[in-house]
Amino acid sequence: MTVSSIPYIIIDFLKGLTVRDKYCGHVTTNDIGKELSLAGWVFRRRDHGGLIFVDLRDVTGLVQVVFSPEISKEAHEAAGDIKQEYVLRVTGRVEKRPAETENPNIPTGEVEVYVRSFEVLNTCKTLPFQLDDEEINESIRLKYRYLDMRRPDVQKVFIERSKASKVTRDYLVNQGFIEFETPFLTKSTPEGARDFIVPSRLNQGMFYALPQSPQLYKQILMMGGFDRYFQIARCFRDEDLRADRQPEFTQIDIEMSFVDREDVMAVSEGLIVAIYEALKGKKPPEMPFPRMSYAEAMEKYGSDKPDLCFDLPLKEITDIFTETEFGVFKKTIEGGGILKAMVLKGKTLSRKDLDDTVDAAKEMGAGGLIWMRRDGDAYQSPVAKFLKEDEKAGMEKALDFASGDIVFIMADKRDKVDDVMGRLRLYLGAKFDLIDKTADKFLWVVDFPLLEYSEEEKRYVAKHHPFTSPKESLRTYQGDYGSILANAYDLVFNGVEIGGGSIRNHRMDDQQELFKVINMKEEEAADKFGYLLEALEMGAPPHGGLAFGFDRILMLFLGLESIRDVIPFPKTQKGTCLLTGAPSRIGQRQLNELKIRTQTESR
RNA sequence: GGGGUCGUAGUUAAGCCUGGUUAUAACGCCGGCCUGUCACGCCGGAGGCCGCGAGUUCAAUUCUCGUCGACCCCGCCA
Repeated sequence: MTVSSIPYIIIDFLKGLTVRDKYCGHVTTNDIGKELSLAGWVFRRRDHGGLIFVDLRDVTGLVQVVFSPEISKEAHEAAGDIKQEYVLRVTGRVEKRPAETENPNIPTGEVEVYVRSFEVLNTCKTLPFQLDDEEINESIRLKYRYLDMRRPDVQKVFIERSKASKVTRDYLVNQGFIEFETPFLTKSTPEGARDFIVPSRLNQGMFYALPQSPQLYKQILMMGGFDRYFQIARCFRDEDLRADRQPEFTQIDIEMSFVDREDVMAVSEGLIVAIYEALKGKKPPEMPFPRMSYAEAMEKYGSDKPDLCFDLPLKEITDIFTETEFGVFKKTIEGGGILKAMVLKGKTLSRKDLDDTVDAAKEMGAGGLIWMRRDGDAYQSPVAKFLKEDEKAGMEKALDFASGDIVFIMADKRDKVDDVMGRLRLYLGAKFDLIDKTADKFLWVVDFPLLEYSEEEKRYVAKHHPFTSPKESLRTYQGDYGSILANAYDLVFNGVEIGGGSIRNHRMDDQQELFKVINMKEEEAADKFGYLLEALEMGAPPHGGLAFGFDRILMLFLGLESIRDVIPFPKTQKGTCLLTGAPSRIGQRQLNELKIRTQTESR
């Protein structure tokens, strides 16, 4: 652990305070000769018998304090009992360290404090883990999060988080945004993620829902005339967790009136650049952020959030094989399916690598995956014998398929091919080290479809959310609802979606039409969103916005691998808090008050 | 809901595949020594229901099944 790694300078806030005069990390050569009181935790103690050294640590860093019998016999004697993480207040004179005993590795390494007197403000039991051990199991770190947080590297993350919040507020307030707090106790909505539910005591049998996002409130604020809204908003979704997903998380939520897509994207991009600069100390490499249509992203990368840190595009080669004699290709094409290929250039793959890749594709849902290796004019492949000369020539031209390259081909329905090949692309990128880990690739993905057909529910559902406006009016639209585009946009960073938004429907008839198309009955729409529809009829301005995943942005910009690393008190994958033990059973009295009976009680 | 990895002193790991001795090491902890260390050093010591429960076996940390917990992924996450 590098104690000196906190770059965040806290100015001297301690003037006039009585317990201590300075932060530990702020003692400098300017203090030499001064008598100071310091307070902090005992990071390490080095007892030489005649002389005891203690590294005293606070949020700013550490300073060496010396207990010497020549300064105070009492203090030196009492210091024999000091242990790790005791909380001390020491008073003594700052001196320059004797020659040859400076420590150039810490900022305070030129000075030390000779303790005249000290008091133990608190003791500390034997620690469950050593604070300077970097390999500690995460569950123990989370159970003792307060100890984990004493580690400078962990403190640094939350200091950076605070900095990012401030940058966000400063930037948006300077752009005329007004900060709001919207309710946590809200109304359950049918679309989208599963809600966290809160029982209402005053209205028995009724439930609040915690907000999945402040979506409707922020739209209502636009209808309230506030013009530009933002909130650093906690959101709740009762879905399964992942490395980058927590049940409660924070969004930077933005909404603006009288804007089009370009206006929202411009403000948002400015905000992201500001946060990036604050955390990374430099501007993003590419500005303005490049853009790609959803259609192109799916076509070339099989993903709506393509990772551009490596190339490896997908190419459709259905045309080359229209006359093929290879059964699988032939059958696929006849059945309306397609072929897509990825060429891995200049990599030597073992037979095992190839087999592993095929297995990986199958696990991702492919029926199979064909590989071909070109050695000069010879083709090595399980399907080599079916290949015609013009097909080889066609691939070589279309794919730039050169000697030594390997091509992977998948044949299936378009959606399936895009999905599997898109994921296989990421697999190959990771497995064969194609990803430029130093690259920071922002990308706006635009022109999403408004709707997608849900096989499960046998109806169209909103791809973004059901308040998103289409690029052309649904009321006059004729034809396939699956192909109508939305005024929606996502911001992608290194293959991860960090934010998304849309221009909303601001007229009641448009919104009602959308509800109709997604098969929401009028009564249901009125029941769930009646207040919105009514508000839309009372002079709602055109408006739109977006939301960024604040935790996710921090995780990515700080180069961390888990969203839990940027959340002070995160939940485990099963949604529990190891520190507090939440969730827990509640007492019968509480249940009675709520008129709730649980099914698993008796056991 | 499904697939996978892991679980051994306080901590981090080894041992387990190939069952059998006192379960090993480092850090931490306890006691002693040490006036220039900063991952201080030296000497000595304590510390284990091998996650839990069944099964197989003469014998299980080791093999099998179940279960609990942590993590990763699929589904899910408008």
